Amino acid sequence: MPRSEGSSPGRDTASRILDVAERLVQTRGFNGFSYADIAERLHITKAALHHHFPTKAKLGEALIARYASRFMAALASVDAREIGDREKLEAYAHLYADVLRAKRMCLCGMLAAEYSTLPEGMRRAVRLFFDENERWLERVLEEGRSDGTVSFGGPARDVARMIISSLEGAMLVSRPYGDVDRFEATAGELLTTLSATGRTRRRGG
Amino acid sequence: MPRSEGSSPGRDTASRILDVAERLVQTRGFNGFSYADIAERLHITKAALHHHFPTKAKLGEALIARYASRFMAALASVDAREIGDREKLEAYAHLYADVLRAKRMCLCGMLAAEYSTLPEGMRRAVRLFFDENERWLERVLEEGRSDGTVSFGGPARDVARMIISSLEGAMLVSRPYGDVDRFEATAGELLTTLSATGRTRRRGG
DNA sequence: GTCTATAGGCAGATAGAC
DNA sequence: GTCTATCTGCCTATAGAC
Repeated sequence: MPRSEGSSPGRDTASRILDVAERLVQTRGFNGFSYADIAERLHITKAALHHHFPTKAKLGEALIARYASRFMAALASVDAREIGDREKLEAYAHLYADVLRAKRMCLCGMLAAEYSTLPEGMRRAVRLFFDENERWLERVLEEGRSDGTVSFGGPARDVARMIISSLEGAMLVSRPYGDVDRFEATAGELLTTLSATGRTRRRGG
Repeated sequence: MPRSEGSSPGRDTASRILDVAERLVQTRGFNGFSYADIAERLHITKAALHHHFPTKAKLGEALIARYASRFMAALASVDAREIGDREKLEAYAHLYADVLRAKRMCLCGMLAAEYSTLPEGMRRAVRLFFDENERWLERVLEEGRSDGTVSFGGPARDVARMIISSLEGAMLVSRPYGDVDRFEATAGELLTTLSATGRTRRRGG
């Protein structure tokens, strides 16, 4: 899961700013927090923030870049495990569940909602995040179809997009209920439909 | 589809305010617009707005109440048509597609993203919207399972939640790409998995 | 029901001392 | 790299005339 967190005193200021800003965007949205909010939590002044990130737009771009690179690193580490493609899809869903458990929305899902208010640099970065996710899923789906562990009809690209959409949507709708089980059930339904070695249903809630 | 739109001169001021505010929330978010934005578009002053909706929170509550009642009316009119349950699910997805075609996000999907910044009255109304959608879908799914036109495993409630999540997520992710086809493909994948009279795949994109 | 005027506060951002 | 001080502009909201 892409995180390190915590304003831990051993990290440099820029990183701690990104940690706090990331949490704020994921919980309140990019238009839902201010430099004053970050400054207060870190006990520094707004002017100091502007030294590290001259504009809010630059801060936003740095936020997405770090988030995306951590997320892709997490996907690479899923690939490194010697597991089947069906299990890789489950691991993918788990990444989302971990974010939700931290009471956060996916950073780029949140920014997708606010998309029309974002500066162009942030917009590009958001699209790139989804494109990279799509490519990873498409590859896993194709591989899974080849070796018979995953079953689906239609283009792998469309299924990849459906997986991203469903997981993003499940996070979105679960948050008002503060209910991770709601997300898990939805993710479970989704994965069940992709399971070739049928009916591996598991429900905890 | 729940809309009437357009600041048409024949409607009263409160309705025209709601029309404009609704579009702003659905495109920019509740934290992404101001009374000044509405006033400018309607050529009235901010003070006049406060006469109709004393606070932004009250405006927000009125917005959700109207949106939800229109949406439920649209669902009632789907029920009124003499069509099968599979077709009702398709009609449900079409409601979302219509919103997206107007280059908007679902009002309550947008507010779900901003949920933690909303006053309590708006929060309640957002949850109520999703609860009502869930109930309608659950009923259609149960009926469809009874008469064999819809097939799914697991509780109807979980499937209902997956449908809502997937459609909300598909809207969310499609908007950065300005691409309704992306939504249609995802919705198509979703409905295919629920189709009992198998393989009725249709793709235009 | 709409207006002018304005309050009081917070937004993002900058200048310049240390 | 952090501070104090400040700018300009926008925010939600109100008072009171017409």
